[in-house]
Amino acid sequence: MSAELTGIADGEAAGTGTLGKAMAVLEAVVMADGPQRFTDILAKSGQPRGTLHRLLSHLVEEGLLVQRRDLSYEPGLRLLTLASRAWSGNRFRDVAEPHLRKLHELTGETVHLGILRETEIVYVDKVESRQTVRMSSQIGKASPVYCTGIGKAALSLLPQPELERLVARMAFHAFTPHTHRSAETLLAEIADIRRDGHAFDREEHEIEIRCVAAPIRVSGSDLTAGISVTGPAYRVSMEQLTAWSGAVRAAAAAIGEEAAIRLGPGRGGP
Amino acid sequence: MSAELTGIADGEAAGTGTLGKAMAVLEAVVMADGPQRFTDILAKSGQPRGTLHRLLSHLVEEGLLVQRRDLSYEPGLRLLTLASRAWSGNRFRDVAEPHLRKLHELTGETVHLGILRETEIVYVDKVESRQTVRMSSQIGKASPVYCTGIGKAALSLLPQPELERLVARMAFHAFTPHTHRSAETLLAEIADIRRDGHAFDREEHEIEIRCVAAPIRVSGSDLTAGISVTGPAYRVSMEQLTAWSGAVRAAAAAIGEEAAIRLGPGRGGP
DNA sequence: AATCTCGTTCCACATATCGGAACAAATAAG
DNA sequence: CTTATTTGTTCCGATATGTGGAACGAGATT
Repeated sequence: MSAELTGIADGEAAGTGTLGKAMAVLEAVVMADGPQRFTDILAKSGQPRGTLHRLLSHLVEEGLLVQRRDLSYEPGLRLLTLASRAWSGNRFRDVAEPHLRKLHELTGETVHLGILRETEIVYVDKVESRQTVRMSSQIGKASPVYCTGIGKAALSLLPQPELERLVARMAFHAFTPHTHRSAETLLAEIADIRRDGHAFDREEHEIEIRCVAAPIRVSGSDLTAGISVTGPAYRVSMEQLTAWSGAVRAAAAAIGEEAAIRLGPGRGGP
Repeated sequence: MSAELTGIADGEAAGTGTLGKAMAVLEAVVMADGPQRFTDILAKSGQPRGTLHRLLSHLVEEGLLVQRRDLSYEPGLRLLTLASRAWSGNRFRDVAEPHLRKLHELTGETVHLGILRETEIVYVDKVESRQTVRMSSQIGKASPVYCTGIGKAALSLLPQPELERLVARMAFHAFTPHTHRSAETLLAEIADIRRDGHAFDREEHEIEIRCVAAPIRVSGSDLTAGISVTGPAYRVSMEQLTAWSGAVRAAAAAIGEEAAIRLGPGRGGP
């Protein structure tokens, strides 16, 4: 989780000028688990005191952060408002939704839609069995590519150079005993995925959780995405997942084609 | 330094330095109804060409915007990720949720939780009858205070000077024939709301939609919020709403007290 | 009272931003 | 086919803007 500090090799994680710094500070606060005091942020961000203070002031003035009575900082409501528009105006999710639903009816398990961003998969929609009213808890959540079905599926669509560029930037964290630990094993599996057209998550991100995923390519757009059917290991065997793989691939293909048509004029992927 | 700039007469968001400009541009794109081309944004933002171009580049580099093949700009996924954290880490919503649910069970109608931000109400949670899986469509949505039950209820908690400062900045847009058109009528109703402890929306925002709302004050925090029970006019009469008002006030009070206790150590309202 | 920690403010300095203007590439018009 | 227009990108000197070390003061701690 603190692999971001590694800017060394890459050299450009440092943030684009002023805006980059502001966003880094914002992220430090938002990604933290509770209200952050000035000193907390000071340590995480590494910015000098004066600079950080002004940065925070600006973020508060913009409504991106809120300062509480005890002077600590929290995420501001403006983030929600911006994201709300970003999400509801997203045509790609709109196109995919009926397909997700169909897949859920077929399998009875949770279905995810995710989009590739850099070295992560961002979940954009979810259809689940027990309809918790919650904002699907995971919408907007970003998970590493190398340990998720959708992630590996999406990677399989990338041209090899691009793939290798991304893989080089990954820090393989072992979430479970089955998580990929090296670029080699990951790249090997990607080759298989290219052949099969679908990917599995064999309890690589969370123990007892499996999934089968298929990549989505939208011709004419450069967005790379994927869908998956996820379930607990005790209920869904690998055989079961394999049996579903055809339906998942078909749904992914359908979404890709439909999106290619309807994404032109309207608002497209994220 | 910005105290005098942000304070009084100016209704324009002058934009706090560089970050302010960047956010203004971001908002212009995000709030638009589709992908925005350079020229579109140029017109809306009023920034000079060179400046705008650099601003957009930075926003894209930060993942806040995405540039499509046809060079037009769209909201980026990073917004979703940030908001996801901002929402799920929000303790206030967490505290309120069971009360919303109870209110829903009692009334059978949709229940909203909203927080006051400047001159708008931002919806933070929602419990509705037909559990659409969707990210409650309205979470994060911002509506004007003067035409929503929660908005008017929240206003009723403000000290008079603060209230007048806000009212002075409102542009009364007539969404329906029943929408407040002037500060006078609004302020008059606020006085009533202070007396009654609850507010109604008499089809002021959307025709055929009514609600009863109560304000939430959290002692020790400076957040002002409210909850409401909303329903279609054909199903919920004003008498019905009045009958529910006691329960709504009670729920609001309970949320306020509980939040005051549990908001200290954890992450509070955004 | 003395010390420490934390947040805020100040100000000389440097640099990132600014924005007009030139440029290139499409698209439309003549 | 040539000329005009629109659209996006790049350049660069001037300067506004952000930078960050240091001083300040309010609370908490001893």
